[in-house]
Amino acid sequence: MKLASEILKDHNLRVTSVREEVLKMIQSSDKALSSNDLEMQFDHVDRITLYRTLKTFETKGIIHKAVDGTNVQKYAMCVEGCSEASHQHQHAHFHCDSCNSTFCIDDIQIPAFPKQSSFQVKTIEMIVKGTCVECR
Amino acid sequence: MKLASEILKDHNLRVTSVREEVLKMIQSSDKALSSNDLEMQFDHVDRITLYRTLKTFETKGIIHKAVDGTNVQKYAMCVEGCSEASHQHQHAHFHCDSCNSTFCIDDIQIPAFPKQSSFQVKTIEMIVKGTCVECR
DNA sequence: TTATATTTGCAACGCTGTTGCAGAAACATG
DNA sequence: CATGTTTCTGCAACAGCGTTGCAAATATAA
Repeated sequence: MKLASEILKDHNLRVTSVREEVLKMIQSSDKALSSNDLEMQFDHVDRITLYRTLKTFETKGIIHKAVDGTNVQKYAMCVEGCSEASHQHQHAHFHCDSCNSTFCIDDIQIPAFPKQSSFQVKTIEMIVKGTCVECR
Repeated sequence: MKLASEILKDHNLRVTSVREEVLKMIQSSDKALSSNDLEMQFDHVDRITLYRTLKTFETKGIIHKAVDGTNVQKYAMCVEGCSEASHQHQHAHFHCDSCNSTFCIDDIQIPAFPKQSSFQVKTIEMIVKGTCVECR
């Protein structure tokens, strides 16, 4: 796994303690994390800084939003190949109704959208809901 | 289309003007509507009443949440067969990035989830994002 | 018409997320 | 290593969505 500080430098971001910590937390988590999830792991940090940090990382293609149908933004690491220009994701997200965790899942094929539709399609999100391993 | 007042009676809900109006608005809309969308169509109504009305309708199986990846709840009519006990939906939702509208779409097959997964699956949501007919 | 149960509107609140601004920190340069 | 410039952080204030408690108003059953 690439060093957090290296990732920051690669994207022309200044290496600060908040950014390094946030990035490490997201790297080492198997779940997508919200601003609040991160805040709870810090001793002291301004939540506004976290919102801005997450937005910056997302813009740079370091992390991506894990859409899970709740009204809270959660983020997970991007695969390599994502950039400021475009995100390369075609995976679904699993949301556990019980513990409210959200996971990226790769073993689901996201279907193609019928071409004849009247809609111009850019991306497709899939949210699988149910119970995770820990909660069964 | 069934009369709004009939639908309310069928679900043991009192027929009030707010409920009738809300239900008519949702029935006649091709888009999923938020509390705010509804409020703007009223002369005077308390937004809290709208939130409660929507929640009641959802619980009763009259309307369903149209998950669209934004942090705002939107609702559309349920198909017949939905009830307090269970909602019968297997359709995707289209969200237009340009006008922020959300539509129910029926011509997409939602894939089955692989059984061997460690997750216990209850429902699957699909969100298609892009540009709608009006916005192209 | 009246009594009861339900619904509505108001007030207050909590949570998520944003913007503006001043001080602090990172880092490039000499 | 000192300095100046750029960027980041933290504070304050705010906006929007949604919820809860309570009293007044309304729908319905009797």
